[in-house]
Formats: sequence, C-alpha cells, structure tokens
Amino acid sequence: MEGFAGKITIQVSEKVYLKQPDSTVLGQKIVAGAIDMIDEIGFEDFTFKKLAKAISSTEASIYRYFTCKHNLLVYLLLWYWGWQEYRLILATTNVEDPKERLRRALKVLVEKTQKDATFSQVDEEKLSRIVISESGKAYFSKAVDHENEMGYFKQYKDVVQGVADLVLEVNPDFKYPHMLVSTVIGGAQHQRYFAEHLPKLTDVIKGEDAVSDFYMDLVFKEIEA
Amino acid sequence: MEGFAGKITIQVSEKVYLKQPDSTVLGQKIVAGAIDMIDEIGFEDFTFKKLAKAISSTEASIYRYFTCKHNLLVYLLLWYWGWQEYRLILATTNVEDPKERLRRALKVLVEKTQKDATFSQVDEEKLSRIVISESGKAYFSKAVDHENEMGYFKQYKDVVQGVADLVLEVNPDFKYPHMLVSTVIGGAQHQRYFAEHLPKLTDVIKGEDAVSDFYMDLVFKEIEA
DNA sequence: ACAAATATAATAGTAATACTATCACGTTGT
DNA sequence: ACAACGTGATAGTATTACTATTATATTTGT
Repeated sequence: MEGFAGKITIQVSEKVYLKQPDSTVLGQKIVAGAIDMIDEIGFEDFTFKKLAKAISSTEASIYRYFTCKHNLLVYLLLWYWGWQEYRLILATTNVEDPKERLRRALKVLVEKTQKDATFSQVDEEKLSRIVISESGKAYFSKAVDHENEMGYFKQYKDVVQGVADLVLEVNPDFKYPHMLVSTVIGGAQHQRYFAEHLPKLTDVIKGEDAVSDFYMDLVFKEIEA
Repeated sequence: MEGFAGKITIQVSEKVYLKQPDSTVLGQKIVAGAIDMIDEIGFEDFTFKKLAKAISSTEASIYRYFTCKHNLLVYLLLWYWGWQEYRLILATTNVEDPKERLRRALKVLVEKTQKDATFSQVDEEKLSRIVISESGKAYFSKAVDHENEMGYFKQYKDVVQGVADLVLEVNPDFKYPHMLVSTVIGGAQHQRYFAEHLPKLTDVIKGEDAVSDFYMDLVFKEIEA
C-alpha cells in the first residue's frame, strides 16, 4: 500500500502556473515556502521577494513559476480542493448506504483538517487555514467571471457537485442541493475561524466538536423531508 | 413621520475614523464616493488618490478623515450592520408571536437588499454588494484580534446576537443559535454572489427567490425539534 | 566527454501604491 | 481683528509587484 499511495499527486490545471511546481526542487520549495509564509503573515503581506529570501532563491526565479502572487494563491486553493476530492473518494467508495455515504463525505468537509502523510511536501493544516482566510480574496474579485472561465474554481465546484449528488441520492426531490452543500462547506470553515477569533459569532461547547455536530445535524434535518 | 425618520442617523464607533464623515460635506462626499468606487472597481484597486480625483478633492484631505483605506472599509461595514440593526428593530417591534418575529428578522437579512430612502446619501444596494465582496478582507486579516478589541465588528456581532435571541425565543433549548444565525447571514450573502458569478455553487430557480426560501426553511426545520 | 539547451541567480529598473509632511489659502467664530 | 480650523496643493518616501538583462550553474543529447 505504501508504494501505491506514494505515487498519488493532485493535478492542478496548468493554466495557473507557468511551470509545474511539482516538477522541480525549486518549485516544491516555492509551494511549501508559500504555505508557511502565507499562513504566518497573511496573503496581503506576503511577497515574492520575502518568499525568495526565505527559500534562498530570487524573486525572478519565482516569477518563472507563477505570473503573479494571486495565481500562486489560486494554485494552492486548487490543490486543496483537489485533495479534498481525493479524500471524498476514499471516504465514500464501497459504502453502499446513501445516508452513510453522505455522512462520511460531510465528515471530510466539516471536521478539522489534519495532516495527510500521503503528501509529505504539503502541510495541510496550514493550507487549510489559508483556504479559510484567503479564499474570499480569490472568489470575490472583479476578475471572477474571467477566472471562472479559466477553470480557477473548477475543483471547488466539483467538490460541491459531488456532495450535492450524494444529497440527491438520499432525497432525490430536494430542491437546493448545491446551496445546502456550499453553505455547509463555507459555513464550517468560517465557524472554525470564528471559534478562534470572533467567538460571539459561534457556539463553542467544550469537549464537543460543535461545528461538526451542528452541520451534520443541519443537513440531515433539512433533507429528510 | 417624515420629519421623524429624517433625523435618524446610524452611529459608527469613532475609533474607525479621525473625523466624523457625517459632519461635513467633504466627509459625506468621501463616503458616498467610496461606495460608488469600491462597488465599481473593487477594494483592491480602490485608492484614496482615485477617490480624491473623483470627488474633486485631494488625497491629503481624505487622510484627515480616515487613517487608511482599510478603516474606510471598516466604517462602511459598521454602517451597514448598524443599518441592518435598525431595520431589524423596525421589522420586529410590536410583533408578538416569536415565530413571526424570527421570520420577519430573517427576511430582513436574507432578502435582496433594496435602497432605503431614509438615508439619501447612502446607496444601500451598492453598499450591500461591497459587504458581500469585501467583508472577508476585513474579517480574515492578521489584525482580527486587535480590531475585534477595538470594536470593529461590534455591529455585526450585535446583529447575530439579536437574531440568536429570537431563535431562543422560539426554541430555548436550541444549542447553536449563533452558529445558525451567522451561517444563514453569511450563506445568504454568498449565495447571491454565486447566483451571479458561480451559478454551479447554487440553485437558482426562475421566478422564485430561492435564497430566501432555502434559508427560511433551513432555520425553522433546524430549530423546530 | 562536450556542446547545447535549460534552469537559476544576480542585479537593475519602473510605475504604482500607501502613505507622511509641509505650507498656503479661505472661512468661521469670538 | 485674529486665531483656529478645514481644505487644497505639492512634494517626498519606502514598499510593492512586477519586467528585463546578463551571468553562471546544471542537465541533457550525442
């Protein structure tokens, strides 16, 4: 199993990079270094110059992989949702009962993200925090429509579509599967952030994973007409 | 009633501005001009220099009202949530039935925002789009904790608290009122954006206000144990 | 083994941004 | 009448987000 798992890589649309970061040592250092730095100082303060210094390279070299820092962020987001897609497949294949399939899929999406040993070069916990804090900067931009056409949000949309299909397997008459799923995914991420920084916007209950409990309950109450 | 309503102003914490924008013609032009410009070109591309030109003033003059463009954004967000608080009060006072009170409050928050003639200097439709697109840039920053202490999110938290209380009036045993309310508010705003730009993340049904229907249904199904 | 191709480093430069600072001018209140 | 204040005009700075060029490694094909 080890050798098998070791060969898995998450494919990211080549439209977001100039040169595949996976393919070289420098490329991998850029991605790993960017995850560290964006998690630490935030995307606004993150610059290619600082990253270059941190990984002992140069600004110009990083520009050979990504046209701009925005695209590097989009790359990270696409990788994250590609990874979630892979985890969804692992969690649901060979599970027969539709309700159980949906339950397992939701678990992947609403539970707190943990490190995945399959991809040693990526720190998924840090990446998850980046996805929570910085996604808005990618989605809510004046370039959305163009970037959507370029496939910048494909992976995320696929995840939503996949889980929406599972919802329909449980209740084929449910009218709002995409809305429910995107609400739950986005909501769970926000709640985890709120719990840490704006606790008045959430309900933290000690000893319980309130976020998981709440959203799991919400989905099944909503679709079980 | 006209004269009475005409005297209402939304109070915004003085910590976000250097000089009250309400108090002068220039201040009002800065706020109104900022709403127009941020809605049009987005917060990233918005600069005080461009705003100054648009309202025939100077960069330095705008800096006498706001220390930075970020604080101007925070001002707009505080104003918006202060305004929503006022609308919530209007919608719920003198309504006896708890369920009806909650229903009316939710309507205010999930329905599409329309112009409010009470505040002629503010274009609430544009402001609403700004709140949807740019809120994340204020909430998900490395300065959250500090800004939270400064009261930058107070108005929003008050709105969530107020509606959470209405939820508890309907079902005093419900465990997650804040989570439910913040999920619904944030979700509804995102869905309106998705409907326009990323339709695969939502379920638009022609002739129906799917967003309102979905979230209204979601809340009552969830809390009616 | 050696030239050719390619990758990266080193350095310099640019327009725009997000401010700060200074001074001049006109209006307002006392 | 004059100080205080609000605004405008102008200039200046460090940083950012790039682009461009050249030099030096490293890899690759033959």
